Amino acid sequence: MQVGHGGPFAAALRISGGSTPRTYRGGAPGTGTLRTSAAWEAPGSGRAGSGRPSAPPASQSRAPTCWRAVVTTGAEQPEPDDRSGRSLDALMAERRAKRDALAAAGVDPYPARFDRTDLAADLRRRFAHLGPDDRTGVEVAVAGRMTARRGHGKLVFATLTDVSGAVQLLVQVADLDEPSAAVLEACDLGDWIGATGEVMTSRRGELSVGVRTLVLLAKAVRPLPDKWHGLSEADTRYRQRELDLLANPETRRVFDIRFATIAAMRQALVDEHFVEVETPILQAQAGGAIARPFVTHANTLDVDLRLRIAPEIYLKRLVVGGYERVFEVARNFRNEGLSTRHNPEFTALEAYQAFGDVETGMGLTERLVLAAADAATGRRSFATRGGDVDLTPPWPRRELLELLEEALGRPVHPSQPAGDLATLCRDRGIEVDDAWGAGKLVFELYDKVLLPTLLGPVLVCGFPVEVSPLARHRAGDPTLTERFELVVDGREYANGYSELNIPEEQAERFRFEIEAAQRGDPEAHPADLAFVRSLEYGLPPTAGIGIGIDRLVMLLAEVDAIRDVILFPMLRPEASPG
RNA sequence: GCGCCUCUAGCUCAACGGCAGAGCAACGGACUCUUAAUCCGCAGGUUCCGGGUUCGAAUCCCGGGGGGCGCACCA
Repeated sequence: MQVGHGGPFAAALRISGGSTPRTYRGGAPGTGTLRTSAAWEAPGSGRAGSGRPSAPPASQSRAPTCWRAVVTTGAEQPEPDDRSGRSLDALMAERRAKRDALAAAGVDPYPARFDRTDLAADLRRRFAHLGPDDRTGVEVAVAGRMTARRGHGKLVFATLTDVSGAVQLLVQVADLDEPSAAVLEACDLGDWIGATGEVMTSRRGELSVGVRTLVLLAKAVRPLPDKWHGLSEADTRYRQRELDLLANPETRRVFDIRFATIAAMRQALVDEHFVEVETPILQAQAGGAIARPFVTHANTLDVDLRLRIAPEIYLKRLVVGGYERVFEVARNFRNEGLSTRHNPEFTALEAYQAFGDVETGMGLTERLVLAAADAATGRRSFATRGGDVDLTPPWPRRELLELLEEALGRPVHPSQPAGDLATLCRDRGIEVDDAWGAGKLVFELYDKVLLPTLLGPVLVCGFPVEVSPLARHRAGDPTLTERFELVVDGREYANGYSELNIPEEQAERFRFEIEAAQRGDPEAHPADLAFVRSLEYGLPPTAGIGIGIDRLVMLLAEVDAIRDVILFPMLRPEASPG
């Protein structure tokens, strides 16, 4: 995998809020203003008379005035109540007590910054040549979470994990100054720590920082998942993704691929002189796709608004405005099913290129997906449920109607009587609606019969005009459009077409949709008169594409669930976090 | 929405009608070259919630809740 970290971080990456002054509600920082003991007491600290020490503190979200104030008021804090059936409380109380003991000894347990000099991965690269029991004389400062600890009496090994990877700390207790020794004593697995010392190797040859000073940067007062088994329960992994990320390297790998994918596609588009734009998410009318929208309300205007289901309409209006190449990495919202492959909010990349057509769009799609695969994984072959998929270009381009004929054993065409096609659908076990026209029926045959059998990658071209209200019709066949879909493993990954830019024809298409809606078709595209007006100013011939980012990442990361590629997937709200 | 599965210590998992257990983490101790460190000791439980059956329920039944997987809708 080539999702390297470290390079961009090379030198003086600093953690901490740095120059941003912290303003705590309720008092100036550092003044020592005493809040009452209610300020920030530990749950389970046995508040007198409360009887239910595990109740979450009502004021938890309020930051303390200052650390020392809390320590002094909380002198009685660490006693872990009666210990009956309160083991999490006890574990947390122990960790808080260690933190407080440090504070009492004059060590700030929440220092404002730490100046790191090197990342673990950089050290590994730089000192890869060292043999066992070597010394370098090079002093470094490293920081991260302590993820393992192996004590040997006066000698302690610890594993420090930062954004780039892990490096070992080798601590000879005798070499530490007093504050550092106190930190070593007080720190637990999961704590953020910083260490300074000499780069060296152990007798076994493990690259280490021979620690001279050790500081606590932030205490993990809540115990972390098992260092070996990690976190497995899906519910917890999705609800507390941060925990999943810090406990499960595989999760990190998947999201590295996701963000490298998006970055690579952005870069490829910028290299081709596309401009990244932002269009409204709150819209009076959600268009550009067929889907049920979420509805919300704007108080000031006293109007209901919809969350966008696709950015398409606005992006084309920008092309009218003279942005000849635009794209948006768009979060779309569809008030529909939740499944292994569907999250109500998902990410799509849409790009529009003036003076191009459907061929232009297919080429662009191919380049973008390739750029993503190369940058995020360095591979072009991926395992899917249907088998291994090889993304090496050029991808086959096939006519939808030809493929359908092969699959069905007889030719079909949207000019045929709808009744015949409906019968064909029913023969194949497809439920049909009497209101559907021939084009929709052909599309259903494609969607239900053909699509699942295509491993791909394949660019399927020529979709019925009836299911493509925004696409240009094909010259010589007004029942079809210049539209393609990219199919991989029986699923649609991308969709694009020569944009319909004839205002009267677009208006006519919308009228057809209105009629469909009046017939009770819930899938009709809403008519967008502002868009027609925009086309009347002139949309140049334009290629448009949309790529489903979540699905693409699923392919590249070889995972089966969309929830595994969305950091915080939609879940039922948690009843009472804690 | 329907069907199937699942929920036990902070984490990972046993126990499947008969005393709720282990590993990791924690806690006390030993240890100057480990890397899932090791060793000795100790502690930790509303078995998701509510009801029922039973001499006895984590276990069986009913209801509820969270989650997962299929199906349906969809990208």
